[in-house]
Amino acid sequence: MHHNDEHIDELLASRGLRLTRQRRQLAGLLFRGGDRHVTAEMLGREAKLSGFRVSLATVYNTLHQFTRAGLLRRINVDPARTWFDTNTTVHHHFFNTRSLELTDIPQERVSVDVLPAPPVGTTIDHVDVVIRVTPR
Amino acid sequence: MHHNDEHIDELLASRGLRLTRQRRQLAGLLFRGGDRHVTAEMLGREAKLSGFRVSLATVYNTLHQFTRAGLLRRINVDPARTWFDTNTTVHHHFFNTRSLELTDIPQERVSVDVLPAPPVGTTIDHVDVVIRVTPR
DNA sequence: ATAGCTGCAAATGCTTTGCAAGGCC
DNA sequence: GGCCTTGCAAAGCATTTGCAGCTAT
Repeated sequence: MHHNDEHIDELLASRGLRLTRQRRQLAGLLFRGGDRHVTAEMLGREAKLSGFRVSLATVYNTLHQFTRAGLLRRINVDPARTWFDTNTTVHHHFFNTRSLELTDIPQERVSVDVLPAPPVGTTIDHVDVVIRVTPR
Repeated sequence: MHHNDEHIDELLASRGLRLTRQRRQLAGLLFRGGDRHVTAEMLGREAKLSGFRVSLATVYNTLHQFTRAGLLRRINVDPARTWFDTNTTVHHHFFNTRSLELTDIPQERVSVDVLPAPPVGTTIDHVDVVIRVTPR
């Protein structure tokens, strides 16, 4: 799944998002190709390094808008900050609790049998599997 | 697993924790019996309601000390705050993203086949399964 | 034109820290 | 007595918010 600049515009437009400079630039960084895991601070820093002018508040807003639009997935794994994943398909993660590195579990080798019924009045939204690892 | 006051003292002592008033009182609330999910703020409020004088800083310290001592387990599920679980055995959770309620998955009806090898140089520490639910 | 965005700074909320005073062993 | 613990207030951080000025459509 690789996106060049026109594809980025189509992608945003197809989700009903206005084509602002900041969204295009951030989307360019995020969806350039390959799966990415980012935090707001990381993406802001990367934007700055690329010569883009974006405020951190806008980075946060944009990450949330993209998430609402289904382009990103939030990952709650790290107590100190929120991660966003460009891979929105069903998959799971390794989280290195020492280095704070987040990596995908390759080739979906995790199967979960979800036999239990959810609490009354609720429906299952999403199943998250996080395998916490530490350096040997 | 029910703990009366003497048991609480034994429990703390057995983990090398000094028997201070605050630890005894907080442990009394936590390990009174039955599994509990608490946040620092909840436990502090509960302590206050029970007439105990404890600062929030001490509640935080105590929760971390108990966690290090293996009496509690941290749960990263809620981006806004850290939950602690008195059930330290292997089990998983439902998290209601609307009400922020955290409940155990009854009778361990979740099986995870962890086929994937962890990233090189790391070992698996813990597998967390969180099933996010929303009101129907 | 106008509804939606952006940027800044300030505010928020959870959590940690520094340090003096107090308590356990 | 000596080391660990507590409490308070202040600091720290990630994140959100208010709002004035812009901008895409």
